[in-house]
Amino acid sequence: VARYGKEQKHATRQRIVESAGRRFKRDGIDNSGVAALMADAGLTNGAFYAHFASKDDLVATALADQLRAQAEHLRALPPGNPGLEQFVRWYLSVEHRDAPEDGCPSAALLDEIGRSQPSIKEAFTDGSLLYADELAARLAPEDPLSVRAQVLTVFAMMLGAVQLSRALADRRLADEILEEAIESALAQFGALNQSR
Amino acid sequence: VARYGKEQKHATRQRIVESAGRRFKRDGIDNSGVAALMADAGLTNGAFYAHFASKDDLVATALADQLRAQAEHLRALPPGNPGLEQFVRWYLSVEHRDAPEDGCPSAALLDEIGRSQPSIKEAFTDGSLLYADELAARLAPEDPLSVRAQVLTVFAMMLGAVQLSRALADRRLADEILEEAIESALAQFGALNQSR
DNA sequence: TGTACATCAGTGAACGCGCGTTCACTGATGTAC
DNA sequence: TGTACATCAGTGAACGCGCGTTCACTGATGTAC
Repeated sequence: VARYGKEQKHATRQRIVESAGRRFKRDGIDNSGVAALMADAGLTNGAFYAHFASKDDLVATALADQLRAQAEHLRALPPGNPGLEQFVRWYLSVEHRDAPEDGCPSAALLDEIGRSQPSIKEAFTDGSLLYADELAARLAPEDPLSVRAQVLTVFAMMLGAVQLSRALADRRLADEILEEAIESALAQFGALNQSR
Repeated sequence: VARYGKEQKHATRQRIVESAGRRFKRDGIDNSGVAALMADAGLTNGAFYAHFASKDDLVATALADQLRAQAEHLRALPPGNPGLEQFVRWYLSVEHRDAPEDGCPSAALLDEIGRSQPSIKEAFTDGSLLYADELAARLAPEDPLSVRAQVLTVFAMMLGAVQLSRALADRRLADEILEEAIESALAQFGALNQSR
């Protein structure tokens, strides 16, 4: 409504970024209009361009923010294997599957990101590596880069399992896949851990 | 342009279903408008409703058609392990990653399907089980149902790896994930095969 | 310290555009006689 | 066999609507004097 200091504007921008991240994950990027995104933050559509150059700019920013937050969340878990197991069990939980708006942006939006313009893919790539290297550091603290691709492959399984569990109309089978995926992820991370 | 026999109408419908399947996988469901879908089939938008009740009706039909075709393609591969390995190597190939329009609908559209209405999820579920049971039959011919969830979990890894490989801006890392996923899929299918 | 002014985040209407769907119409066909 | 007619797949314009983006305007603020 008015002009405040720089901190106020930055706080408003961050509010938009965070509520947009939630809506994108719930409804998809294409299904989230600028007017709805701004309404979520208690604003009207016109103010959008005082904060972002375009919708794609917000998409890239929100994606980076979500992945950074998730990497931080991961860093806050207990060190070593217990934290890793806690992460796997949360990621592949029924709760995470049923609340995409609070969950992993990759599980919610990965195929839409794959069809996006380069700037969005780059934001996603940078954020994902932050995230993956946090996992890699728990498995091979002295050389995280050596297990990066393996970690990403196990992560691909986890994300695919969540997507599949969300898309299947058969609830029992959907739950079974999550359980199977927990077992598989723990086994694969365990094997990586052993061979370091 | 005119009235032909019932076969003609069915052929036209099938032409729409197939070209729509390709466009959905390339551009996403939301980004594929009815007018563009009909133009792909050499028709104009108005004729659409002579063949389908709604766009969602076409989405469900195209999804079912794609998954059925993929299951048939799978059935045509050499029996047993060699065919399975061929499938894994095709699915996780650079060619499949770079040509989503010719590839697996799950890898291209899974998170969009997860946000769709029940009728679309049901079509996807039925088609996926057809597909998964074809894989399961190669691993446990006497009791395919016993390995269904495990097969779907390995499949989730494969589909997640393709999506991740499409979304990453780092080409080298994207390729590395595909290779890692081939190794992992073959190992996991091998383990399933051994324990039957 | 009090007043005049420049700033600019936010408003809300409007822009052209493409969406899914409807509809009056066309005209080649298969059918009835 | 030849002619009149009913059928209906396909046409293309139009419907209301929401999209991303632009823009003239507002008004509370921080700043200059």
